[in-house]
Parts: sequence; C-alpha cells; structure tokens
Amino acid sequence: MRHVAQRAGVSLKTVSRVINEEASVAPQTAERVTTAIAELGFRRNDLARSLRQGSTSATLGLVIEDLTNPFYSTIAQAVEDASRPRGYMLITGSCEEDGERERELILALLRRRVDALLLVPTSSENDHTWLAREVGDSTPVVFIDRPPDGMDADSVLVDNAGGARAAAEHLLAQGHRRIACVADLPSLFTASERVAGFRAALADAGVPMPDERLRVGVHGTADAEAAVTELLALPHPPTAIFTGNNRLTVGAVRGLSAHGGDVALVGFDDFELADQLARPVTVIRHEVLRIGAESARLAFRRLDGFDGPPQQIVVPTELIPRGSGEVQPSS
Amino acid sequence: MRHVAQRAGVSLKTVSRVINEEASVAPQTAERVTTAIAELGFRRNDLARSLRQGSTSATLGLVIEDLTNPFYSTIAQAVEDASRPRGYMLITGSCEEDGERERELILALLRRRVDALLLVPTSSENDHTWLAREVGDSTPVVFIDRPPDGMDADSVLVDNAGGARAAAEHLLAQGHRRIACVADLPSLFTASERVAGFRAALADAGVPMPDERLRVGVHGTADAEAAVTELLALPHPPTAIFTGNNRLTVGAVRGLSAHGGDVALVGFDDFELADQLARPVTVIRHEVLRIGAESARLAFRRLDGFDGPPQQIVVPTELIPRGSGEVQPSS
DNA sequence: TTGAAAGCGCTACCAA
DNA sequence: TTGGTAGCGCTTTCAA
Repeated sequence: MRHVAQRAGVSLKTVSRVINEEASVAPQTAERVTTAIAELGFRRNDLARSLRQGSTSATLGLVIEDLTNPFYSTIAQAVEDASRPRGYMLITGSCEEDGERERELILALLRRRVDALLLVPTSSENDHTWLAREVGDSTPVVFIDRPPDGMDADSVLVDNAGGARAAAEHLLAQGHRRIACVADLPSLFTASERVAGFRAALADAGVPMPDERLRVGVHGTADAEAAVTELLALPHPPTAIFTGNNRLTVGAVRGLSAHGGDVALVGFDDFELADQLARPVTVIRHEVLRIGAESARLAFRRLDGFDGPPQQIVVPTELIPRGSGEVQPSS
Repeated sequence: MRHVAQRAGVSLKTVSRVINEEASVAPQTAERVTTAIAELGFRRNDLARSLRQGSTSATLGLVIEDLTNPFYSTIAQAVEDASRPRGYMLITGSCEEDGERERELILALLRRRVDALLLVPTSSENDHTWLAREVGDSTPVVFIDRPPDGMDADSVLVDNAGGARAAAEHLLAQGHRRIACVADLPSLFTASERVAGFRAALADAGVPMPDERLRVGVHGTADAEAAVTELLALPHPPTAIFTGNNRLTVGAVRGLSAHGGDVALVGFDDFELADQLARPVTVIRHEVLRIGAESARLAFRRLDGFDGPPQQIVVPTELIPRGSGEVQPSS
C-alpha cells in the first residue's frame, strides 16, 4: 500500500480511502490511485485490516463431526450460503467425536478471531463450561443439533422426541407390537431424545419394549448391521425396527437385505436414494439446510448487536412413507 | 499480552517466548507468566502473529463447486485431515459453477493471505491466466479434478478416459452393441474426457455410436432422468447406458426404475448404497479421499520450498461389478 | 479533500 | 536469561 501511495503521489490514507470506497476523494486522485493499484497488482491485506479494526475478521468458525457425513456437509453449505452475502467466509473443522480435538479446534478458531462460533458439540464431552469462560460474551456461540451444556447460548435442534414418537405411532398403526429400536450412544443427546420419544409412544399404547429389543450404543453402519442381524435371530424377532439416525438406517438396510425377510423399517433422517432402494425406506425427514440456515441467522443476529436471552429453535420433522414402514406384521 | 506482561512483571518479549514455548526462559519466570495468562484468560491473536510473521497465516483456501455433493465434501475432508497435523486450518468456499463467484472467492482468500489455494476450477471459465498474474509465484495453487488452463500449476486428476474406456469395454464384453452415453456439459473437462474415452473404446470395437445415443450437456439428476427416459423411447433404444458422473447415475437410476426394463447401466464415480439399490449399480470407482490427500500433499510440498516443475497426478479407476453392468442385451 | 501520526497485537532483531 | 525497539499493513483520529 505504501508503494501504491508513492507511485500515485498521495498519502497512505488516501489509498485506503480509495480501496474502501469512502466518499470524499477527488475523482482525479482516485483515478491515479486506481491506476497505481492495477500497475502494482496490489491487494489489500485483510489480516492487517482485521487486526486494526479490532474484533471483526469477517470469518465464521464451524466445528462439526465429519464432513463426509451428508448431514454435516449440508449444514456447512447452508452456513456458507448465509455468510456469502454478508462478506463472511467460513473456516470449517471436523472433530470426529473427539472432545480433545474439538477443544483444540475451537481454541484455534478463537485465536484466529472468528466473529462467531457454530458448533456441533461432541457427544463425548458435553460440558462446555470452559467455553463459556473462554469466550465470555465476546464471541457469539451457536450450538447445532445438540443443546448447550454448561453455558448459555443460542441453539438449533431437531424435534427428536416428536419425530421418534411419530415413527413409533406409524408402526403401531400398522399393527406392529414387537418393535425394536436401534440407537446410537446414549451420551449423544439426539440418540437419547429419540429413544425417549420412541419409548414414550410405545408406553402410551401399552406396548412393551423389552431390553432385548432395545439396542442402544450402536455406532456406525457396520455396528448397526450387526445389531439388526442379532435382532432377527432372537427367539421372538421384532416385526418392525426403528433406527435412530441416517448411519444406522444404512446399516439396517444392509442387515435386512441380507436377511431377506419382511421386517418393517422406519429411519430417522432422510437420505439420498432412500426411495430407490430394493425396499424404499420410510423415514423421519427434517430440513437439514434449514438447521444450518437458522444457525447462521442466530449468529448474525448476535453480530448485529442483539443481546437478548439465548434462543432455542426446534426444526420440525415429517414422516415420509416409502414402503418399508408400511409393511404389516408377519406373525 | 501487555496486560499479561504487566501482571507477571516481565517484558512483552518474555511473554511471547513463553507462549511460543521458546527455550531460554527461566522456569520461575515461565511459571509467573503462565499464571498471569490463566488469570487473565489471555489468548494469542493469530491474526497479529500472521501479520508480523509475514506471509504465513497457517491457512489453506479450498474452492469447490458445492459441499452437498459427496465428491467435494470428501475432498474437503481429506484436505482438512492433511492440514491438521501441520497446524493448518481450512477455509472453504463453494462457487457453484459460477465463474464470477469463483473469482471473488479466490480474491477473498488471497486477501486473507491463505498460504496455498486448492481449486476445483469452474467449468464455465477455464482460463486462469488472471490467476497466474494474481498469485505470481507467491501462493502455490493446486488444481483438482480439472487441469490448469492459462497457468502452470500442480494438479490432481482422475483417469477419466481410462475409466470410461473400461466401462465401455465391460459393456461390450456382455455383448451390448446399442450403447448410450449420458454426459455432462462438454465444457467440463471431466465430461469431455470421459466421453472421448468411451467413444474411443466403441470405435476400437467397431461399434457405432450414433448421435441419438450420445447425450451430452446433461446436468444434474433431474436432467439425467429425463435424458434416460428419452433414450428408452427411441425406436431402437439402447440396451446399455453409461453415465458420466455420480449425479447423472442417480438420475439414470430413477429413469430406469420408472421404466422397469432390463437396460444395463455403468456409472462413473461410486456412491453410497449403490450396492443396495433395487438394481445394484456397477460403477467406475476411484479414491476420492486420495484426490484430496494428494492435492494437500502437493500444496505442502510447495510450502516446504519445493520449486520444481508442475506435477500432474492421475488417480486410477477400477470397475466394480454389482449387477446393473452385467445385464445381457435383451434384443 | 487530503495528510501525518499513532497504534491494533504480535514477533524479529539486537543489546544488556 | 531478559528487555527494548522497530515494524508487519492497515485504519483511526485529528489536523490542515
């Protein structure tokens, strides 16, 4: 910038004014500066700009589990879409369910002075009291998919219990009475909420849910496939299965297709090609893009100065019948 | 940091030394500084650090088409995985096939002084002469999935022609002679390469490929579904179809499943659940994670000082038979 | 309309 | 082992 000023024969400040399109620069002067910029291939250093301007770096930090899971990459896309029109960029980090890594990622983002932090907290370490201490109220934090624990913050959740209840009621309505539930680690908020909603619906209908049909702590597709296989081998196998998330549903699809029977299946989370499988899968759908969009909205609202109490947004769910959930009980 | 120095009763420089774990600080002094840091909740400002240190911001910039496409999000994940151990973070931007947006994203990343730029160039504007001017040889650039045009740079490509040729030869081996090809916009490097490889294989076998069976410029799943539907309505419909990428394959699956016939299908790119569809899909697979990993490797090699000529890495492909590609011609 | 000087938070360099 | 000073590239403040 100094070079530009020299070449244009003006002061640093004038160059700054031209770059930032401030008013009150004589057209002639501006012209000279613009020419010098072009000739020198000058490009503003946004790092220095951020430093001088104080807090804002026009950057959002997003911490998720894993970009290869469509659920998270869709959220990332939605947050980015909301950031672009405001001139913000997005730094993304995956912590892959490792609490320590999450912590390091967050600290790295804060050191880079991101303006806000969007966070899918790891299941392993829910307590974010330390984060509250770290950020004080200087950096807005939004919790995604799981509620804040140990601190006050905005959050965007899915209607986990409601969706799971809808799944249960749907299967009950088909006449199923031996219904199994395959869910992720109980430490995972979404998993426990969904199990709770599911069980509540069965209880309301007076339908028992013995332990042998409740498989919690199942993690990943391979594990889910194994769990389903075991369920089918029970003396009184379930006539219907509910799976608690998209990964588990994929595993169940594999397990059921290997088995060849006609066990009903309803899965939480929609996924591409669910309707094109050998047995199209009935799912509990929710708008993932909206989760990301709402998260970004909450963050920007804080950046715009809003200082009200933390808000919690709950994204609704919807049951999409595709066949696998409409199978009648066979025995 | 000044406050920390005051509280610990030492100089700025000493605090800096402690933070950066430089040697030559008396344990006692370090202790006092550490305590002060903890008490004040001090956190280093990496923006200022980067500014002072000159070029490096410990950040990589990644520009892709669209995070919701598993192909790109997998690349992003791989690049991030390679960055973490070196302490680099990743800023990702999606340009969604818009050349102008790509340009703006790249400029924004350069203004933030990313250390290297990893880029899936848009199909619409291949010429990156302007980029060569912008970066000079200060910022390494790696082109992903499509070769550099208008500048010298490292690149990581897939063996497009070879994979497409393998698909064609596989279908020919099943006895197919009326084979259709559904491909993306010809301006897309990968699309034209795959079409070329496919046609070359048919030509080598003396099998004709009339225009009516060559559908280029097909973009997205809906468009692909329509194209397949039209192909099936031809007076002499194809007995086999090759689709040029994962999106087109998904569309073709829908088109074929609505049709109900037994037309063979081979798709370029593997995708989850391809083996669980009503008709498991034979695909040309390649290691997407490796594409991202190699890209990061090339970038870091430049950052480590390597100054040799641009390198081009070609990731191999492999045909995975799953059923849809092994259907015999029906007529 | 333009410029000079100070300073954002940090590290490099040299001196003690 | 420790400290002082200068300066990264920009913007802010105030003065001309």
